[in-house]
Amino acid sequence: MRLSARTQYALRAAAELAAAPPGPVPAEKIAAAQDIPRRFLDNILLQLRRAGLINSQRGPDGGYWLARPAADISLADIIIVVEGVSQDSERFPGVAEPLADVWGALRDYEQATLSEITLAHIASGSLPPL
Amino acid sequence: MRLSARTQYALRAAAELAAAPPGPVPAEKIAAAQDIPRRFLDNILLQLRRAGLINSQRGPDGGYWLARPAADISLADIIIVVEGVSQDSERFPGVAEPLADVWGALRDYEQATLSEITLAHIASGSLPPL
DNA sequence: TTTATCCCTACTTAATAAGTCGGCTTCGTC
DNA sequence: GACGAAGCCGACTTATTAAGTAGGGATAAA
Repeated sequence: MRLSARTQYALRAAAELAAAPPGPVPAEKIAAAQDIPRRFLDNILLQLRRAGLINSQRGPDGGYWLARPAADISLADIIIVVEGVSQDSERFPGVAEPLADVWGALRDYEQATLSEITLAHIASGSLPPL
Repeated sequence: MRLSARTQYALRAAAELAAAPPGPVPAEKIAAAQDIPRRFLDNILLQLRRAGLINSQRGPDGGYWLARPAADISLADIIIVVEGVSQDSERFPGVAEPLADVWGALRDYEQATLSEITLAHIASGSLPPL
């Protein structure tokens, strides 16, 4: 479950938006609250917007907000956007072949868990039973 | 669950030893069976030996073999040796704090699964229910 | 004494991640 | 319509890690 700093930042920024009162939140505020390098955050928010997860508004009193209710955005939704989809298909010759099943099972569990947890869970601090 | 090529190689090499008949297996044979760069494999086997997971014998008819029964060596045992122990402790300011619990839960599940599966499971091709 | 094998440190190269830069665009206010 | 507060955007640089290579040295059996 190794996540890049970029992905962690994306999740934390999204959590910040989920917890904010309705209305645009400026990137500057997110950066300060989550201690994320400002320019890097711009970059990440842009990616989330292009993916349709958040909306934005320019100009004074502009900022970002979630494009859907927090309960409708899962952690997996965000991770998939930032990490990109992985086309691995490692080779497992001969006797090592069952390893593929192990990785598959772990991946499935992880996927299921991350699809179940939403930004609403994070923002409210009450996670479903894991 | 991102594993480095090095770790994958280590697991595959160990699986090869687990499946081999008793007696030393030369690195060359492992490299061929699992399509692992020869010199790189040397390096990895050395690490496994220093960790006490495998034994070795030099000279003609030398090679490597498991230091313990295959049923007593879990995937986690190998992974911990090769990946090293991670001292991360990421920061999760404010509202993002529950994310730490999610990663913790996922890590625990993964750890439990990988500790349960042994080289004997891999070599025999019969995994415990996942 | 030759040959097959492991032992060991250090090095190089390739890939990816992390973060920075410069400047442009939009929009509300005065 | 000028100004300032914001977001938009591609390209660039730097740091870190992963992956693999090199060049020998040490052992042991025949």
